[in-house]
This record gives sequence, structure tokens and C-alpha cells, in this order.
Amino acid sequence: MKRILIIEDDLNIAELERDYLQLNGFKADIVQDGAQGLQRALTGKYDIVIVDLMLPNKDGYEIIKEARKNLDIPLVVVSARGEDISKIRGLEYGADDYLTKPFSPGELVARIKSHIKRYERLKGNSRGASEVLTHAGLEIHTASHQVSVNGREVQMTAKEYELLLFLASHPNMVFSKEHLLSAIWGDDYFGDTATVAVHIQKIRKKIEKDPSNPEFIETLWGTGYRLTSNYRG
Amino acid sequence: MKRILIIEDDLNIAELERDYLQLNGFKADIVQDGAQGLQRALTGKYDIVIVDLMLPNKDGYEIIKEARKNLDIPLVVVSARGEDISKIRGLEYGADDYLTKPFSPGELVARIKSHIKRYERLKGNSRGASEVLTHAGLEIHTASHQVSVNGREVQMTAKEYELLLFLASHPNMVFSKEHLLSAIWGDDYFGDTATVAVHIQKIRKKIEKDPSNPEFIETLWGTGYRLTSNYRG
DNA sequence: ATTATTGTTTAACATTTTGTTATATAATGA
DNA sequence: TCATTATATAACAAAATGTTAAACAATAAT
Repeated sequence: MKRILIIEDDLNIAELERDYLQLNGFKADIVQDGAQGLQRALTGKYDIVIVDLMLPNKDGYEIIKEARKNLDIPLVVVSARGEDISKIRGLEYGADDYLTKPFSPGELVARIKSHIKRYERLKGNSRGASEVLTHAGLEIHTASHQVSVNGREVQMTAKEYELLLFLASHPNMVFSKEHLLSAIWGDDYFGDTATVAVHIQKIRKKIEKDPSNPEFIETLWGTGYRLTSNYRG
Repeated sequence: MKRILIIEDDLNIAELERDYLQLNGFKADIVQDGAQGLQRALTGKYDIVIVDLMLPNKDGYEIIKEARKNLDIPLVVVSARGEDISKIRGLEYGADDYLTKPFSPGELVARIKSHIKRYERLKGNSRGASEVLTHAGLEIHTASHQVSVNGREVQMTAKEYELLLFLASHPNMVFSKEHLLSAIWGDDYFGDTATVAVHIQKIRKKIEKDPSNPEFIETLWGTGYRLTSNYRG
């Protein structure tokens, strides 16, 4: 369960926010004092922080600025209408989003969810986060290790899958056979790069319509292989 | 320099956005068609994408949804006032931000900057360093080894690519054929400098409109070759 | 233990790239 | 201008690289 810190001196607003967030499965704490809020944020116990701009002791800008030095979690600024100029300043100080009161609770929740999703997407172990990789008809389901082309499922062996997944995880990047060998087989592996070529061939046989004219895994002569996400008409 | 893709059918708005972004040091491309926009976004050549909601062929929601499968860069939705309900939907589909027209150009730029900052912060700043070299219409994508001229992709062989990359990495500098030979072919290479000349020809054939009157790779008689980043009337 | 599956190596073959050469064209300077 | 020199172009030969099938080895399954 995600934990949210609300730094807001108006208790009515703060509780409204908390209630809505709780209804949506979050756990939210309220702090009414700016300096205290910054301290709590820095404990690292929260997944996201919502900060009001006008606060006793330490205003929202300062909190954002200070917190950002040590936190990369989403920081959302909230302020009363009319302080719009500060919007830009808030963003420049390191806030991730800006909401103007009054806002609908639904919007708050949606934004919070969106920020959490993005944060996990970008932080999450490089690829495990996204479950399905898609490149123009090619689908790789990382959870089930299933691969399909235009809806038709294709059986991959372990090495084939690994190699394909690696290429698909780095679309548009060229990798030499040596690079692929050390990436998939391990740095210390003794072996010929021909192995890579053979596996590429086997993958192509399975996923390409015309393996001698590959659509997905391109060969760059003298350079390596590349899985391109470009459609080619 | 960060590259931004603007998917927006209203050319007035698109150009306004582009101009402001360019004034702020970004490079921005415009696509007016939804389906085409998605394709361009998926090439992986952009650091951020701005999408209008109402588009011909493929609307903003679909673009966001599809693009998000393969991209973790910031996706910003833009829409006319009154479509506010969709705000939440856009965010749920994977957008990173939402702007309602009309917005001030300053705000657009501030948000874009903020998104880029966050992205780099969360990605660990690993990417984005010198991924794309640009010289007046000529683009070299070092990750994918793709070269394009005015948006059209051009196929390069390994040696051609190496040579072009070398020249483009040192714009405005003249290199003798001897220098290029030892830089690309190696210090100990036995071979004629004619080889360099021939490769220059081959590159010119691919990237120059009129290879006998080259715009990119100039010949300096008795001295060598130079890739100039200046336009020449 | 036997069989089936998967992975690796080999070698013949096909393809692409690269370098060389010959010839044409253009620039330079007397 | 004309000879001289440098560069451009095209065609070809050589080298490098990639593909493929098939034999062999290793691993997993029955």
C-alpha cells in the first residue's frame, strides 16, 4: 500500500484529501506545519508528498527545494487560485505537479495514481515493470515468457527468448555479436560469436514472415543486430 | 539538445509551440497526423512527446496508450478547454502531464523542462548525453547508428558511418586524407588515401542532394575535407 | 537409461562491403 | 591558355562478414 504525506495547514482540506485517498486504497498522513512536514518527508517513509504553498514556518517552495535534494519521489504542489505565477516557480524548484484549488477529489486521486505509476515505471527494475513489450505485431509477455506475432503464439526456447527480450528491451540500439554474447551468455563465456548468429537465425525463422528479409531483427553489416520499432511500410 | 515531437493538427498552435520551444533551446518536430505521429514517436528519437487529444486518424488517447508500451519518456497531453473529463482518462492511459488550451508558452516550456529534469533524475542521467548529432538537416543517432537527412533515413555501411561520424563529431575542422585514414582505418594501416576519397564520394551520394556540389562534406583543395554545420546560401 | 529437446560448433555458401584501379573532371598557377 | 595537380566517379576484384544446414554435444524429460 502506498503512503502519502499531506503537508497542509487547513485541516478541512487536508482531511478531505486524506479521506479520498484512503477511499482509493492509499494511506495518508497529515502534517500542518511546514518545517515539520519537511522533516517527515525526509524520513523516506512516503511514496509521494502533497505540499500546500502557504504554510506556517516553511513555505511550499522551500520544502520542495529542500526535499528534492534528497528525494526523487513525486512531489505535488497545491495552491489557491490566484497564485498562478508561482506555478512555474514551483515546477522549477523540483515539483512534479501542480494543482490549483479547488480541484475535484477525483482529479487529485487520478494524478496521484499517475505519478506513482510513472515513478514505478522509471524506477522499477529496468524492464520488469512493463509486462508486455510490443513492437509492431511482435509481443513479448515477460510474465509468461510468451511471444506472439500478429496474435499467433510462437514457441521460443530459453536462449532464444533471452536474446529476443534483450533486443526488444533496447529497441533501436545496435549490438555487436560480441556485445550480445557477453550480455546473454555472460561476460566470462568462452564461445564463438557464431552462436549468436545461429540463434538470431532461429529466432527469425520463428518470428519473421520472410526470414531472409527480416522485419524485426535487422542486420547491420559489420556492426551488429538491431530490433527496430519503426514500422516499415 | 533535447528533441521534442509535437503531434498537433492545428498548424498555428503547433508552430507557436515549436517556436517557443526552439527559443528555449529545444529542437521540435511537428506531425499533424495521429497515426504518423505515433510512428515517429516510436522511432525513439525524441526525448519528450506533446500530443493533442483531437487528431485525424488516431486520437491522443490511442497514441498515449500505444506509445507507452514502448516508451518511458514523458508524454504530455494537450487539449481544448471543455474536454476536462478526459483529463483523467489521459493520465490513466499513461500520460505524464495534461495542459488545457489556451496555455501560456512560458508554462509549456516550464513544464517541458520540469519533465525532462525529472526523467533524467529518475533515469540516472545515463542516456541523453550525445545520442543525436545534428548538423543542419543531417542527423546521426549514435545508439541505433541511423543516419537521416531531412527526416529521410539513409543506409550507411559500417565504414561510411564511422567516417561520417568522425567528421560530424568534429564539425568545422579540416582533416587531410592521411589524417582520416589513420583515424578511421588505424595508425598502422597500409593503404592508399584514395580509399578515403572514394568513401567520401559514397557518403556524399547518400546524404547530399547534389553530390558534385556538396552541402555537408566540403572539399578543401590540397588540404582535406570538412563537415560544416553552417548552412550556405 | 533412453529419448527428445535445446544449444554449440563447423564448414560450405551467399552476400555485402571495401579497396583498387582506370578514367574523367575540376581547380590551380605559370 | 595550358600544363599540372588534385579530386570525382564508376567499374571491378578482393576481402570481410553473415547465413544456413547439418553434425555434434549437452541438457532435460520420460
